[in-house]
Amino acid sequence: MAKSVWYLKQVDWLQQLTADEAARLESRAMMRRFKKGQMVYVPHDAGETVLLLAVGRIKLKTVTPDGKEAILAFIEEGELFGELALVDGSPRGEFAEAVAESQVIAIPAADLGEVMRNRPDVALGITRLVGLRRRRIENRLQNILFRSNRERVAHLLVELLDTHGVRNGAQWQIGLRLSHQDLASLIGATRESVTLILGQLQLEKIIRVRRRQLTVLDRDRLVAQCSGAASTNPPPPAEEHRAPRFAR
Amino acid sequence: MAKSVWYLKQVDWLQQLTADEAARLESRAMMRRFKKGQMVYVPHDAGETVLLLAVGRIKLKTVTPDGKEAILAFIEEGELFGELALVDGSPRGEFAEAVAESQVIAIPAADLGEVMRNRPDVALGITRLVGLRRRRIENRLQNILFRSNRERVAHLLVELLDTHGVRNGAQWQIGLRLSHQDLASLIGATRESVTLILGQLQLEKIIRVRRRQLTVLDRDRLVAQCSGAASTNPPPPAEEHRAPRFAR
DNA sequence: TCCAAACTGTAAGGCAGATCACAGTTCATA
DNA sequence: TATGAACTGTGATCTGCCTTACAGTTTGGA
Repeated sequence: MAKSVWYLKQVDWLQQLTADEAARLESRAMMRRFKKGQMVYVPHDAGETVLLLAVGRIKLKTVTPDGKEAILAFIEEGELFGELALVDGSPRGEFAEAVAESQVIAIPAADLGEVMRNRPDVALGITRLVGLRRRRIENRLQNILFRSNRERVAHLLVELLDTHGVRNGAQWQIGLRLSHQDLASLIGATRESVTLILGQLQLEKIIRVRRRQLTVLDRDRLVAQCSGAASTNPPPPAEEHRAPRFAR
Repeated sequence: MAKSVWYLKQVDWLQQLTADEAARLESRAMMRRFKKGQMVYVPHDAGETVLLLAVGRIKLKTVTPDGKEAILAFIEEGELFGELALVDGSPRGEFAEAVAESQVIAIPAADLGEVMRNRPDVALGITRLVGLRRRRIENRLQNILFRSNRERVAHLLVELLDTHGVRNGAQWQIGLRLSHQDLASLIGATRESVTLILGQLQLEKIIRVRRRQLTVLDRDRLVAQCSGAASTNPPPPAEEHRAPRFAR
């Protein structure tokens, strides 16, 4: 299985493993293919492995009782997912669905934990990964609470531009082919509302919509639509309550 | 400053440090008191320290342009916060406000990173902390998207019962004195809506509301109000798409 | 290359929840 | 222990967005 060793090497913080360590991990890892629409795992599955996406694309989602799906994240090639198995042995909390033909490597959490114990730099890499993902999701949470659908859409587009932006001639476009329904599932709105808002933004020459291809024409004005998204706020003055610096 | 060494020892994963290591960390750490209402940090502050709450209570929040606050979390004594400074050097993304007279210890991220590099078990402890907090927040996100205010309130109460539940004679009560406004800020609703819903739940004998003191009378029926919150869903059958197990 | 399935666009109508406006109650602290 | 500030309770009105319904368009697999 020299092939999956190769995949493991794709991931930067795993590159530093010695051939020995890599081979050891490799010998415990398992690989599987998934067709579009298949589930890699579902809620309540035992969470005993960490997954690495070698090829394809994965959607992490949950489903409400009335059948609406809420998208938590998209996983791209080379990314880890299901990594909370490292934290405790608790079961999966969401669905992981292949949205394209995919190949996934499953690494037993126990073995990866072993490596982490021996290689603090690897542990640090994982912490960083978990932390960055947490920051993203915190950011999403605050941009959903108390914001109108229009603000949510605008903010989502900015976020997608940051994470999946692709230069296309003069403009930037979003390198993810998302349906209006997908966008809606990311922000907790209906498909119709998203269609409407995208139409408006296009009329206002802020974006261009070509079927499942979104191009941002005027990033600045798009950001302005977010009306003070927390992440882009200017530093607040609020002197009154500012705390003095820490001191020994 | 033997006092703050003592505080450091409060935190389980720091207990394992040798006296030497603890003293080293201690020599770099700084302590400060905050009065109720003071900010420990605000967005765009440099994130170069990890904070440990020794005494008091801290509220992590953001503020929307029209002045509404969204509460991300409450931090209790002995808990870390602002720990994303470990991940990268990026600035704070939210407000940390003391909601009671508090004492906070600031540990330079660089020094704690040093310890993590030498002590994989400590690194693992931090990863676990970040991961657990991420799971909580993911859980909150999915229980806000597509759910009615009533469902949001019910789910929030269950969550608070889990994290801050206190036995009180026969019933369980929530060991946090929260105003209706606080609850609203946690779920993205208005204060009036929360008042209304709490009143209904009380009429239905599911909870008891005594000013800022909430008691859950019937946890099962409360959970039922969440109408299939993702975290409590029965395992879905969905055989069609179930993936076969991984294989070598 | 053809057809069904998936996706986009639009519009009328209804409703959950926001907004606004007070009045009464409890709490902190001077 | 008095008094203002913070909190709770309750209505009337307004509105953003969901719901429902359907027609047109694109796409991708047989």
